[in-house]
Amino acid sequence: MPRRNGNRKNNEAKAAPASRPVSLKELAAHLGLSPTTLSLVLNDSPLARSIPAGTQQRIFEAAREFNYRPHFLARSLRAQRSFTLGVLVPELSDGYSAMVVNGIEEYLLREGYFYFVASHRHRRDLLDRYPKMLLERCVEGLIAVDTPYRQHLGIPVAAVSGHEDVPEVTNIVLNHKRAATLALEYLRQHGHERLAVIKGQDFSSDTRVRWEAIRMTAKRLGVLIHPKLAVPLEGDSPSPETGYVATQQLLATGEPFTALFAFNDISAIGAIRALREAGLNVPEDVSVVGFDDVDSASFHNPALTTVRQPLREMGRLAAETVLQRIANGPAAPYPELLMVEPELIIRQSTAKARGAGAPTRRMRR
Amino acid sequence: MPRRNGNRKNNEAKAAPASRPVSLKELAAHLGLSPTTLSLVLNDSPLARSIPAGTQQRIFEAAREFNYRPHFLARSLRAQRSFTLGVLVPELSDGYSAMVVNGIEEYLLREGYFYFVASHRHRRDLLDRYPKMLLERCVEGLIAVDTPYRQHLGIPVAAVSGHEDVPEVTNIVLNHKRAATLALEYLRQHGHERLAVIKGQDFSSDTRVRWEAIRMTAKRLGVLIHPKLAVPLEGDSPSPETGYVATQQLLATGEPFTALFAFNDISAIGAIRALREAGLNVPEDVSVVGFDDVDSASFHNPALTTVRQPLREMGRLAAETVLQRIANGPAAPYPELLMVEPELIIRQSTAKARGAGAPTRRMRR
DNA sequence: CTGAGTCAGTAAAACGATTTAGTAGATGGG
DNA sequence: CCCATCTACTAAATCGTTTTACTGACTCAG
Repeated sequence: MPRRNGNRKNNEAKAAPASRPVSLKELAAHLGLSPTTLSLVLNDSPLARSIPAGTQQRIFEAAREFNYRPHFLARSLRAQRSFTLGVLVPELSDGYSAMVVNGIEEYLLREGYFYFVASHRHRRDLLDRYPKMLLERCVEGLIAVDTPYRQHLGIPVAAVSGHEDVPEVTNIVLNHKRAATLALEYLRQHGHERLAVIKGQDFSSDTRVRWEAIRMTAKRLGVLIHPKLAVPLEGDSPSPETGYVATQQLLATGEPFTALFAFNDISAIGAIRALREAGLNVPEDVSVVGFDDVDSASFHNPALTTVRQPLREMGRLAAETVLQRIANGPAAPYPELLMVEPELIIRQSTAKARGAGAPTRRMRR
Repeated sequence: MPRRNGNRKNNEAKAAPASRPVSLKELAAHLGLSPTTLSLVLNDSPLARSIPAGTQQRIFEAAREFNYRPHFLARSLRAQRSFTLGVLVPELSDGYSAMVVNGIEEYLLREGYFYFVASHRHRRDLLDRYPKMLLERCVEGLIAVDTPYRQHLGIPVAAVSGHEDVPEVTNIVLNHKRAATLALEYLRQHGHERLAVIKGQDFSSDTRVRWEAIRMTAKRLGVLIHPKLAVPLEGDSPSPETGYVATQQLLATGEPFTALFAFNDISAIGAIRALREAGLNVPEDVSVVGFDDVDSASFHNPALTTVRQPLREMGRLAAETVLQRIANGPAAPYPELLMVEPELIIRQSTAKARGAGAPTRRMRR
């Protein structure tokens, strides 16, 4: 219950009282010209070439003087353009979405666009309704971040980490094969032969693709993933708790492993806690690799070795693609898939596997 | 450089081709009625009482059948309402802003509002331009999150962690006196008498107020803060690096301290790293208290003791206040200040001071 | 039978721009 | 001197609603 301290009457305001903005009509009346003329001149229309320089001067000066700004809604209505995009995220504060949105914003604002954010928190009803609400708000395009999207709205859509083959959607994905290769080759080279994997929740768009890539790559490189040593995250909390629980499950199987590949950095952090509580040191006993490289990955102790996704870049790319598609018109062809490359960031949560070939330390239950 | 895989012609789309939405005029023509009638009925205007139930039925059914949605821009233009707010943040992905925006969004979307986000990254020019751009976009109000705001735009503004006395702004602040008391009483009770403090950067709105509160409270409680043991964060990176550097400065003074109060959780994390590198254990040798309670505070190892700000709640409160002020009209009085209460979250980064009264361990350089 | 009051709507203005299609007057070529 | 062209503009339509101010046909009381 917030405390209230002191009210103020608005009319005490001392600064200039921000008078109602002037309309084109008023400005025209003031100059003794028609709104048409002003519009032509101010928008530098080719038809304005017949207006003498003197008149143009007068118009520009008056516009400056009265601080004329075209009314955005009026202009949008007329032009049938809103210069606005919608951005769908699961949750803004999950470390992942915020980074992507950052990249989106940087590009959009530079191009004169703004965007609406809507967080669906994986709720079915919101996943259905928000895209429609955004469309009603006349957004010219949509960016879905780590969000399953299966509608057909008739506007350009980019899906960051989208993998579904939906018409009108450009999927922007990480090269997961390469990601798996980077991580597993590194682990293999450091003597790790038995790997445990924490898969993502079903609702995460990357879950299936990433697991597939890891499975194939492990087979190719001769890294063993015992069937019991691949467990999914459960629940939709964006906290390390889920990784903690998953890791306890892994330990409970009794199957040996020297390295753990977590679905993301947050679950990797939970995993490290679970390992430590079980009396295992990271990285001496078990190496842990995260995914994403969110800010807290480098802050953590030990700092996380992780597969970096260029999240900001993916956001930028999504924004760029959608604007490009808007400019090209709905009939133009568009890319179905854009792929970005991961990078392995080696920090302190990974090390050589204990003893080359020596029997893996039995896990405590 | 992203790879492009496969283009698709849009006309292959198999789903219903999302035909252009119908306008009121078209719907009216189809029913053989005037747009006025439809508008009255669909908006449940009191004037629609004279329209017989049968006609109303027909109208509702046709609206359903043709999936009629009033054009948002047209309606906004007419009503001079945009149902949109602007939100100014320093940076979305700093752990703090995203939480506040979360609270803002939850409230706004429930009330039928959307919002534009703009991140100024502490750049002077953007700080000046973004509010104006938002105003041009016809936002009905503004929320500034941890952002110095000194303009006068003629719309309701709420400043989360704002402390400046600017007309038309409602400041939403934490009870800093209480925050300092919670942290320092706790430390005092655990035998800490010599405190080091990491102050915020100049651009952070809370910096001055928080430091003032800590200084006064320390004096009141008999906790010593040696003048050399209060250093500010430098640079605008939102990473623990800044706290790391600040802590090195603190250690370099040679002055003894058993506890460190950091400006926020991120800098506390950097501080812990610096302490550890200097051969000091946390919490055994030095207790560290953070501020904010962002997600990574609880993930960290050791988990951070910290002063929690109810960030989500502050966002909600900001949104609520602005909508309320919009509803009340510009002439109505409004609160200048709303205060929320902090909470001390005790985790593993704090403990009893080493030895009751025993000389503090000399810091290694 | 008249006037007032309902009923069931409609026409037109407004919101604030942009755009299309003119027009009145000056200039100029033949 | 006549027609065409150019100059410097403007009227009106349009975008899709909402709102204000009507209207014509009935009904009913007196």
